[in-house]
Amino acid sequence: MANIHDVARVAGVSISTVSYALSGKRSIAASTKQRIDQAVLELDYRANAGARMLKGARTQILALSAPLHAGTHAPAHMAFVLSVVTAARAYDYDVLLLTQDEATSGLRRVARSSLVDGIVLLDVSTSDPRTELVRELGLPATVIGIPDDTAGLTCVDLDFEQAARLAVRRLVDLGHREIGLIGQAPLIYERGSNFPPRFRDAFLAEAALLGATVAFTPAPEESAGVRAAVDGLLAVLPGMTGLALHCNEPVQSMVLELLSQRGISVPDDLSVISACSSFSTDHLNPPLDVIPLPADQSCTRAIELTMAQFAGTAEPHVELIEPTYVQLGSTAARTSS
Amino acid sequence: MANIHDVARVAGVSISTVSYALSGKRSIAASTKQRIDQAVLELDYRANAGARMLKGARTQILALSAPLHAGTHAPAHMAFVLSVVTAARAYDYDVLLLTQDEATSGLRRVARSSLVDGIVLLDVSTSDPRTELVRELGLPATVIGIPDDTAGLTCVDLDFEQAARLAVRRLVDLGHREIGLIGQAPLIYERGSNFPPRFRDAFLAEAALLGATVAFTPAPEESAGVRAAVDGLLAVLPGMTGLALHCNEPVQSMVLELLSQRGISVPDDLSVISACSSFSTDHLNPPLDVIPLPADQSCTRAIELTMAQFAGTAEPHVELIEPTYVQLGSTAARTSS
DNA sequence: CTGAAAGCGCTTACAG
DNA sequence: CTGAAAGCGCTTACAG
Repeated sequence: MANIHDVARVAGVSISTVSYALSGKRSIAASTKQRIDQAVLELDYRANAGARMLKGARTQILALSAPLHAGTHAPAHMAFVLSVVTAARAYDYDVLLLTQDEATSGLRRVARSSLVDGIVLLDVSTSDPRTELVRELGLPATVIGIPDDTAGLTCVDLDFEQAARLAVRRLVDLGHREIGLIGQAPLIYERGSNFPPRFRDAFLAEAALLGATVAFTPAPEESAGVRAAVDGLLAVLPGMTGLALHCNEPVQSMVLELLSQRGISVPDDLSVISACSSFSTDHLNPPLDVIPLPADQSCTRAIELTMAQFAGTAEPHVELIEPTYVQLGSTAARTSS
Repeated sequence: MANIHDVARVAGVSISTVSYALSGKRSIAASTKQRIDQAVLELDYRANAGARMLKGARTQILALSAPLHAGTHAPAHMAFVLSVVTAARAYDYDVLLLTQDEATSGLRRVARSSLVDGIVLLDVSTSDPRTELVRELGLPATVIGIPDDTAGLTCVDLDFEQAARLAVRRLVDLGHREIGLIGQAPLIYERGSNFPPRFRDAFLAEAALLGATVAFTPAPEESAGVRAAVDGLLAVLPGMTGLALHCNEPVQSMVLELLSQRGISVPDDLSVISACSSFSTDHLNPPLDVIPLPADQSCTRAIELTMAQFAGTAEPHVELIEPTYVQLGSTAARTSS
């Protein structure tokens, strides 16, 4: 592999000139620059990553701690992972992927060996050992999601509480007074995932505030469980005319199928909102009004905040992304029958 | 961050002794070793990754090129990514994740800058630009999947052809003579994904060889498309008593639902096999006989083969993983009604 | 506008 | 069993 000395020789300059020419950190005569570029091209030269790390103190690598918990919807998880990589590349950063078994120990390892300049945490639980570790390591880090104790942390996430309020208000504004919420699998609430309870609690609170009757049920993944959840909700709230779904794609699809089977028409009999969904609801039948969970926005912002920490221009804080409401025709005014 | 000099000072030895003590590359007096270990612990020392790369010529990092193509089932994709990371960690290797946009250019970048020691390619198409690049880079690399031209490459994958034959033979052995195959989304065949046609073609060939009547249909993701696929198959092959599913989890689930709706009982009226599935069929209704797609096996083997290339003990070759058949009661002998 | 040189933190012959 | 020293390939003051 060609090194900087080879380039310098071919271009007929010193290695420092090569280095400066490539980094642009000082002005170079046009003709010199041209010869260097030529040599670089000719030799297919790229600065050795190890040497750069050693000398530079910048590794241009970020650690992404992305444990895939049981019950987590893999496509959504994947969307976040890919978005982090894409966003990092825009700042010329590569991403080292840490999973399950190494979610914590791996972070310590890559941080202590100066393999990475910073850390991004995915899918944190309300009380997550990784947050403690991040505080201890003192490395720039950004958490996607909001743990219970955010002291000293930089966190970014969709404003799930606001999303819940948006959904409730939309339904109430349309005249609905009996409102249901179908949530994630019970497992997910039990293991302390951070956003499902945030959404649920804000949803219930806002409904109460606005004087609507509200019922919540989690929904397991299997079709029998979904059926039980839907029927349970209909039993508890026979007059339900508004429904929000905070669950994964297959479950939303099953819910719509079940409603159809029961002769419930959307939106004529029931207004339905897909809440905080990382997928397009276009191909659902019918397409659902949606408050998108913008993985790319959260991840882009997370990377920006990490870069700001490198630059020393950011203090630890929590940043919430404003949710938006997209109408696709699955909600309608309540018919006063 | 403590460096090797700090450790040497605290332990009262030279830095070379520290290095040898930690690498185990020469014998150290027990008492010396103990003082060094103590110092390492005290200072929470870890060898600087950049310095190791520079001096060692080993970076202990692998590049994973994992583009997520449209139509690829995200959970399956995720399973492979996670398995690669887990397998790599067993050899003390970290994984740098390269996605979509950088699937090719990123490989060149990290290889030329000596950031990685080797490469793993995921989800290769029949004719994939990344295989050409891998040949050019000359870095140890392993492909998961079988492209058309495997010359000079190390490839590993489930033996999809053999899996197809297993499925057909199972059905024929049970007396079924009219056999259907529901495949992946049309898109997937069109864009040249490598394994779906391998499975399909071997399935059709084996059925013909064994004298069974066979029909194939791809299946789009949406429920309408799945319904059309199922009904189309039933129309073409009214006497169908055996069926193999080579499609993703939601589609398999929908197919079973549709069969049930049409009064077709599994396995009494129809024997059904889930082929090359990366998920458990336990919770399907009914649970399906399955020929598993063992992501962990493929990935573990891919990493082993990459390590063997580092050791110089491996020549380029294609390695197929023997499929297994798991009975869960969804196939039965044909009733001669 | 350009160059000579120090030094980042290791590993590994070389020497004893 | 242990140490002094070279050198991996860069970046960046220092000097002109």
